[in-house]
Amino acid sequence: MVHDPALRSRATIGDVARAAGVSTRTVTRVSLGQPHVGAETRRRTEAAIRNLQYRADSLAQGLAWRRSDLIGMIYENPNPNYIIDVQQGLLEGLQPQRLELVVRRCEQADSEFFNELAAFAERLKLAGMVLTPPLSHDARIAALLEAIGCPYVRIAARRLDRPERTVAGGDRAGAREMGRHLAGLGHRRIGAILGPANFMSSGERLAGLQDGLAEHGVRLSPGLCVRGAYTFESGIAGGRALLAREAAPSAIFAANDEMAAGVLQAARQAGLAVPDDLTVVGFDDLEIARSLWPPLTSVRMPTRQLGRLAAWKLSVAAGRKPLVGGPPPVDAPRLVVRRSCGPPPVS
Amino acid sequence: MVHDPALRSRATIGDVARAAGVSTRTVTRVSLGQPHVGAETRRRTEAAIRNLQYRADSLAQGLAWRRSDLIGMIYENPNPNYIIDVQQGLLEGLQPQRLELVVRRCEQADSEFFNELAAFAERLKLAGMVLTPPLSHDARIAALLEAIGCPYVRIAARRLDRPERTVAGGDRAGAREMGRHLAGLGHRRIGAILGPANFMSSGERLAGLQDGLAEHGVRLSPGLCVRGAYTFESGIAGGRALLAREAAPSAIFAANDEMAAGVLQAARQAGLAVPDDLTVVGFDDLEIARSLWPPLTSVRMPTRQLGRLAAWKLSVAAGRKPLVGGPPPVDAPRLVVRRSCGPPPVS
DNA sequence: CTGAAAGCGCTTACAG
DNA sequence: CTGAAAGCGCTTACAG
Repeated sequence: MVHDPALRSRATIGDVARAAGVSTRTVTRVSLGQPHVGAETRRRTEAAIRNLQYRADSLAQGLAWRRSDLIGMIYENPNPNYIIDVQQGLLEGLQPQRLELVVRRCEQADSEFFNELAAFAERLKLAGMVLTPPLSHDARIAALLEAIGCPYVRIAARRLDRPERTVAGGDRAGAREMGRHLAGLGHRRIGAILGPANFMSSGERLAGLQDGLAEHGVRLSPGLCVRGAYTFESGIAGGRALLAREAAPSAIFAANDEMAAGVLQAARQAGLAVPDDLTVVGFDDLEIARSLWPPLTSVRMPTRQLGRLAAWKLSVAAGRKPLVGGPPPVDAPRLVVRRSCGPPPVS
Repeated sequence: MVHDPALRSRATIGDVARAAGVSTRTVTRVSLGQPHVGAETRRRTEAAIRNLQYRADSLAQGLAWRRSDLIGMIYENPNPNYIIDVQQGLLEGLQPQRLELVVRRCEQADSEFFNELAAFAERLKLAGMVLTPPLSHDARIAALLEAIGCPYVRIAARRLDRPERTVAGGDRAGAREMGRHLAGLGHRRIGAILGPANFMSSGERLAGLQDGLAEHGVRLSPGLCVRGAYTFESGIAGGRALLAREAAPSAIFAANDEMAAGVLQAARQAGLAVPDDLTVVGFDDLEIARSLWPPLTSVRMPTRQLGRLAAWKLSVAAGRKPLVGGPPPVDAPRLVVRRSCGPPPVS
């Protein structure tokens, strides 16, 4: 590979040292904000840094520190809206700390998965890693990262690791509200379309729904529970299946908005009006919930805030001094009532 | 910062050299696939690499090469679905080449924008950068990257740089098909909701629409053209505005699906049935186009493939030997007809 | 075909 | 308060 002089980044620490008439050791002290520098020396050095627009080379720094300023995020998730939301939150939290985000899509089924993951973290000397569902649920991944000394944060529906390593959304509490709401509207025969079995959120949302219904003495009949895949298509299929039951439900809880959109289609194809003939509700409250017709009652999850909190925890783990006070806030899940639900038909 | 021995990545090049009884120079030759290594020496070295699970440290390599194996992607785009689609394509193209993707959200309005961008590329010694709309349209960004010697690829609606630096979607051709289709259905009064002025795609889609209509002798009346923001809300607003016209259009072309979803809502609120009273069409053919009711006629854009092609061009720029033959294919935009359009009402 | 040595741009004990 | 020197883990002219 030819050395192209144009590629050379502006000024090195040596240039600054020369310009300021100090040693590189002193430049490091100043640029890293370390103590023990004379006022006049500091002034001269700072001036040189400014004039030469010096910025420490991230690679060299990483090599010396045995740690890069890179945070990895891995995902294997069917829902792009969820991923982008987490990612935005991460970026918001990471960029002020001068940490960069490197993303990677994984296939856990891949035989090389664990080797690849280790290589990813080690080759890049990652300062930390964010695990999103469903990868975050896998204890083996956490164990691997622990073993190679890579700090991580698991984003999940429920706390499942030490506090500094988990960020949880409170799915169960959110679903509980939804259960209360449905029961409160008078629904007694309620259908549910779950997410994939390997998603913790699916189980939590089901449990929460049952909690909320139980407060009103309502039970979810097992025959009205079908498994979905968190996708639009699986929502259509699940909706059709439930509506074909002899005693069809008067309300359908889809474990996410995508599937609820599918249920809406299934209802339409079955000639049912929503909410007059059938109540449909979703979960997550992504943009799609507002775009559909009728607009979907859903539960707003603080996905982005979870990303921001994960970034904060990782900053701490990476030894960054937080710019703000404490950890950023995470709102509790919140029921958002829209036009897709009403009382059961009188029939 | 304390040196934690657990953080040390497994084997260094020195470990391998010692184990194989060769110099580090030879290990480099073997691990990089360079020539001039004796068969026996190569065998021994390869064995050592395998046994020690040696993988060259990415940071040290980058420092020596004055180039990391990191590709940057910057975006400032209101549409997460678009971004995630590009990103997926990039990852698919980059990962086999052992290039990593580091993403960054920018605010071009920020006074530090250009400095931050330069710092991003220089500090990380980026092997390349992907520019997405609307940042890709800005010639100053391209000039900056050129100046600091960072290879880049601009993703846009139309070729606007040297071929190896552009990837274009052919928006105009796609919109042309849509224009033909609408005119073919018999529509004569056609409304259009454009994207933001700083998006090249907006202008291209408008031009294409006009092309297609013109083939049927139809002209877009200027009074029926309103500016949107590529968002759902702006689609509602645009739809309302158009439907409030004295001579309202019989068909509305929204320059993306998000806005078309908004038009659907506006139509509903105005008591209009789609497609019986009003035809609504979108652009991009993202998942939302299928989820809506009625499902949206749209134009499928090869967004993901553009990402893959951008990754390929950047791999070439980074000096990687392509694993496959030539550049990956990019399909032409394709009209996807669904239930949201029909002939104009007879009235 | 193979290797000793210098260099990439930083940081950190260790002295003074 | 300040600096000379070694080290982080790689690669590449340059010799032989």
